[in-house]
Amino acid sequence: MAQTLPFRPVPSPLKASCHTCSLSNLCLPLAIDETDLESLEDIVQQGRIYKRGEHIFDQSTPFRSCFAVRSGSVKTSIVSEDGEEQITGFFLPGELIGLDSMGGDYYACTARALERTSICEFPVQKLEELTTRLPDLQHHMYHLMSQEIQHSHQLNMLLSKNTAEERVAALLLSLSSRLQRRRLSGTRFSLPMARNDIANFLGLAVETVSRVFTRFQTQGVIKARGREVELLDLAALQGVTRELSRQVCP
Amino acid sequence: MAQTLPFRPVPSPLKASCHTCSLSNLCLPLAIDETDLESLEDIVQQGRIYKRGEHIFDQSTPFRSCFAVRSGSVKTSIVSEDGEEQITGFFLPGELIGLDSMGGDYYACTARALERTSICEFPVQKLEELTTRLPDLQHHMYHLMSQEIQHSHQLNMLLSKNTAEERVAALLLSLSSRLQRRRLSGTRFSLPMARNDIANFLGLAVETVSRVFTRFQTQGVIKARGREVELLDLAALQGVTRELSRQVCP
DNA sequence: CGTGTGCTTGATGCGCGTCAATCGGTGTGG
DNA sequence: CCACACCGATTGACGCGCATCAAGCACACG
Repeated sequence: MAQTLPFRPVPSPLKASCHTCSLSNLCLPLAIDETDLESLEDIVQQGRIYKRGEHIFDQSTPFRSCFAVRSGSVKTSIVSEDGEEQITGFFLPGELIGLDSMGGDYYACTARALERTSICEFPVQKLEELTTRLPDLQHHMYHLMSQEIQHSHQLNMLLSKNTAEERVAALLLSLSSRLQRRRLSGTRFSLPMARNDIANFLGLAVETVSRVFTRFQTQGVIKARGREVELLDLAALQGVTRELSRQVCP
Repeated sequence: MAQTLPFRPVPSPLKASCHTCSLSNLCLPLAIDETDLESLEDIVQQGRIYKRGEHIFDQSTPFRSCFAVRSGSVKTSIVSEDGEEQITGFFLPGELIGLDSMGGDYYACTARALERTSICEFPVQKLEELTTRLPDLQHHMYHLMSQEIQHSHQLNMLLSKNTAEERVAALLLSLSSRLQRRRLSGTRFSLPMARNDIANFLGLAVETVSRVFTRFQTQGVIKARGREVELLDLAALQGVTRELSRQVCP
């Protein structure tokens, strides 16, 4: 089972191991070179496990850390005064959570694990110190945050101009391409979120999402059984969304 | 007319004068103290004038600078492949443009002056250098960018859950509070943008925006003649949007 | 085996987009 | 200085897409 590994002094179990993490080319490490990676490992707290549905933080938690998904998945949401919830993002392995809270005193949203999920933690105080010392890392932080702004703007366009079918297609394609980045199948995967979450995120009713799924299925564009989906005709899906194939979500 | 000023050596005309700018408590200077302000003044290029409708940058412009509105107003927008335009923000004096492009090679949107507008320019290369030296300024940049993410998320919620009336009310209240920050009237002002822009931004048809305006007017909630508006009943407007009184826009 | 929860399917109604016409203000040319 | 054209804003009539309400269905769990 255990495959042979190159001889590297085994890090102490609580010390980070970004070096050996398969996500290092997606996550923060990608911004910095080998020698500086140790600085990052010094501040990261590695791989705590959250159970399905468990809170990682919410809007009343003082903002102390950003988080990176290592395995599993997370949804973030905000709630308005009248109790309406709006899901603001789904996060897959290698993606960073908490950028919308940088510089604030409390988290700007609530984050919750969608399934059994492992998460690394970056204390912001140390992270900010580190980014003053490593200009490349600072640049990368700016880049990540600006991308989150762009994705949200793309989502705004999706919500204000596109039909239910276009929205669902865009989400499926976004998930597909994000899985492919990790060398996973982009055509056959399991949705981490419920129909309810999809509907909330896309500004639709659950029933509408369900109808779109069955319509796509009868058209032979996808095959879906519960959360298992297979994208049979990517071109058709991309045709539905004339644009924003992959840049719609975080 | 000219009021007596404290004797301060007059800065050379092209050298920045954040010191004397009335917006210094809204703009970047608010993050740093008196002594460091000179560093910021060294890199800023002050107050170029743009005519109504003039481009400040667009999506094919290499990203070199962030901009701060000094007077007037600006709209930013993105266009999808099929040519659909989506306005992503309206910017008033003291607000920073280009945060969605930080870390990229090109601007992520197009910016255009809505009226005769004066704009200060911050070259990003120098700005990034400066933020590594001034941790408070770096922190402030993170803060501004995270706020832009939050505002966009709020807008997502507005677009996916709220009616036309709620959206228009939210925009009016947002403008109102942003004007008040500058000690201007929050109840009587002139809209910098056309109905068309409002509609586009809020994901509505122009006709719908127009109808909402007249409906509000017959209810005695506002008074509007063209772009001149007066908010007669703030409480009623806030009642329409049960939430997000001021945080909906940049 | 019953209960709950998430998903699907059908019937109905409403909000808002669309199309079309008119109005008002502004700029232009005779 | 007026007549015309043009553009943004308004108002009305109509239809469609999706929300809503209401049942059924599938699967997991105690």
